[in-house]
Amino acid sequence: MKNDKCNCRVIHQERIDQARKHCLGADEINDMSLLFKTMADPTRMKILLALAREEMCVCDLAAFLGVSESAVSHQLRTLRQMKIVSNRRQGAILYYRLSDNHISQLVTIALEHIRE
Amino acid sequence: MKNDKCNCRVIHQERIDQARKHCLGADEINDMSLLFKTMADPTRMKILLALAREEMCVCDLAAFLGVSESAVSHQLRTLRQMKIVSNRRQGAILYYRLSDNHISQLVTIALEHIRE
DNA sequence: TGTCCATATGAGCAACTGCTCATATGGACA
DNA sequence: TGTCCATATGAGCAGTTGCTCATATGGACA
Repeated sequence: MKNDKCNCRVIHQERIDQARKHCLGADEINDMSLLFKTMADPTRMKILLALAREEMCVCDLAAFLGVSESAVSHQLRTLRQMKIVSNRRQGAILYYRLSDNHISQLVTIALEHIRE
Repeated sequence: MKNDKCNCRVIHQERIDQARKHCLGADEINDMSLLFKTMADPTRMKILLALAREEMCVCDLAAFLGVSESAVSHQLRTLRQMKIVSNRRQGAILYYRLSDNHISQLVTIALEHIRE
């Protein structure tokens, strides 16, 4: 039992076929990786934890995190692009919040995992 | 209302205080970021999707992914370190599986998020 | 005990990421 | 309409990551 991609002789070909048959498409896999990557930074994680409680503006977040407003703005753009946060304007100020509760769920489960 | 860390004058100090009060410790934030980072790679995501169905050995995974066994082994070590996968030995072969169902839950929710 | 083979590990390179600094944008209100 | 200020964006640098190639390890079975 030999596969062109694998130089190893002992293979469970039926498992490989099953995995191939049920695997998602490359686009969905890349999108999921990108979602996790976007959540995979301590600064962005702190932003998500803060926004999980209450909406905040860029400058609140900068003060909370102790980083520059520019850095926060860059991170918020990244989070916006992945539809992890959204914002609303009130006067001159933009208030950011989590887009939907999938994000809170992901954070909750991740927390359970690392605590066990 | 002015904060030493923020050069901006319009701040909701009470929101910053609330966020500070309820935020997790740096260790837990780093651990969660690390967990997400570990899941934030297409190759590792494919490994997780494959193992969600059935346990597989290194060489099955290499054949499935179309990458070298060395690359798979490196990725599996990373996944093992974050307790995302575990293995059992049977004869000469190591079978890998997902450590617990938190991982499947994370994948499921991420998939819902990107599909909506 | 010695050999084999599945798997693990180390070094090193190309590609990516997060920050800073400098500058641009664009609502809001005079 | 013109100015101000909150926010956004671009370029560029230091640190990190995923792969490959070469080599090490360590169960299992003769």
